[in-house]
Amino acid sequence: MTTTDSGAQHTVRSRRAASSGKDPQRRERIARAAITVVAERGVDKVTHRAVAAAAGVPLGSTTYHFATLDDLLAVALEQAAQDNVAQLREWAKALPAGQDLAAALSDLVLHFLGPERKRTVVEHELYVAALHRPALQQASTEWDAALRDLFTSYTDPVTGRMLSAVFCGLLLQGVVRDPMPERDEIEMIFRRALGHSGRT
Amino acid sequence: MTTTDSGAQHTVRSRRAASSGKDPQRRERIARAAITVVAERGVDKVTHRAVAAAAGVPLGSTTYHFATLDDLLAVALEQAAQDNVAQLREWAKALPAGQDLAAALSDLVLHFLGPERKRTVVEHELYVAALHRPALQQASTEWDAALRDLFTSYTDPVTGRMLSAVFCGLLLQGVVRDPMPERDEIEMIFRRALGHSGRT
DNA sequence: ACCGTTCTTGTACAAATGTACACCAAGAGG
DNA sequence: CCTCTTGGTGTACATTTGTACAAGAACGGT
Repeated sequence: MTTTDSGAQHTVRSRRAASSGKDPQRRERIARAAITVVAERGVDKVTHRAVAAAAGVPLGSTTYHFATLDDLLAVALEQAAQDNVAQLREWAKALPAGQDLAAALSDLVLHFLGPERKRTVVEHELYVAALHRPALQQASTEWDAALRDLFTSYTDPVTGRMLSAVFCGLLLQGVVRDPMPERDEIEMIFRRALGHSGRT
Repeated sequence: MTTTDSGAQHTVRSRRAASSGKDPQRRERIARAAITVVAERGVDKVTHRAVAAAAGVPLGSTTYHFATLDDLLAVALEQAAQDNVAQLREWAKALPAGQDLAAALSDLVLHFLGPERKRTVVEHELYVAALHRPALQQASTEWDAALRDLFTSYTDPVTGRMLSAVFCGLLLQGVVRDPMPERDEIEMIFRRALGHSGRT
């Protein structure tokens, strides 16, 4: 009765890879479990035990694959950042050439505040967690570098930076607010930022 | 030797109010100490003991004035938010009537990223901490409501919201980046957001 | 002077947590 | 078949943490 979690995990784990002693996906699965813990309970609730429970692995598994907790956090959040950037690049690739930029950006914001809200929450927790954890600063820097490059490639350097700031601000304000902001409001803001016409 | 901190605190505390048993500023001093702990070590390092050490009071004092840790965090961060809003209002009051808005906003951003960087860090830690702590959401909401009102009062509703998003985004990106952004870069961004002229 | 109220403090204790470590399991090489 | 290496697991233990609590100190009212 000392480790109450281990028992339940055993049941979950026995679903897959119960017979083989090797599981190359273990490490990644644990990292992803850490991300979900951040999304659901916050970055300060990321403990070896919480992550192990979320991943369906015993406690010893997390300490085996990640020497220290900071390693786990760094790898997990770096992965989250990469996922997010990849998602942004996909969005950019799927964007039609002559598309109304303000409308497209509004879609993107609503996408990140709605279906992908959890991922957005994780990204922002990572962002401020990096303020006091040097190991995470690189991932944060890479994130808004990717953001700037993306927006710059559709306009110009100054406008790109401006748009990334607007985007970042809208996301930050949007995740905290209870009701999601209206689509019209977002779009008007982007149109105003782009100079009343909304087209470049 | 059980509570190593208590001894040292005694020395610090005896500087002031050592004779009187009542100290009406105690509560506020503890709350402010919590803010400095957030600024210097992050919101997840806010413990009764860390705050007590920072405030120069014994451990029992923090548990007396704040029943639970969430109370302490809520009061402290609410106070930080109020300070920040008050600072914004002061800035607005001191702003000359016909001032170049883009230049003034750039000054404000640089002020928050430079001399007031710690306060900015605290504000953002509060902001994302509210994502998983309902007790803090009110303070966060009030913060960007004040921000919107402030900027709206100098322009119009849509532009005000847009500016608050830009402001928020620039601050967030600015606190994480190692070197502070250049003044020219900030100002150009604001001018571009305000429609190339930078004047309203 | 006495008492009750409020403030203050030192200490205690259970729960949670990071991490170490001693055992299993399975396959490779002989 | 034996063994050695590597992956995996359960448990133990010291530390940190939140919180409770008993005892003391100052002050106001009577």
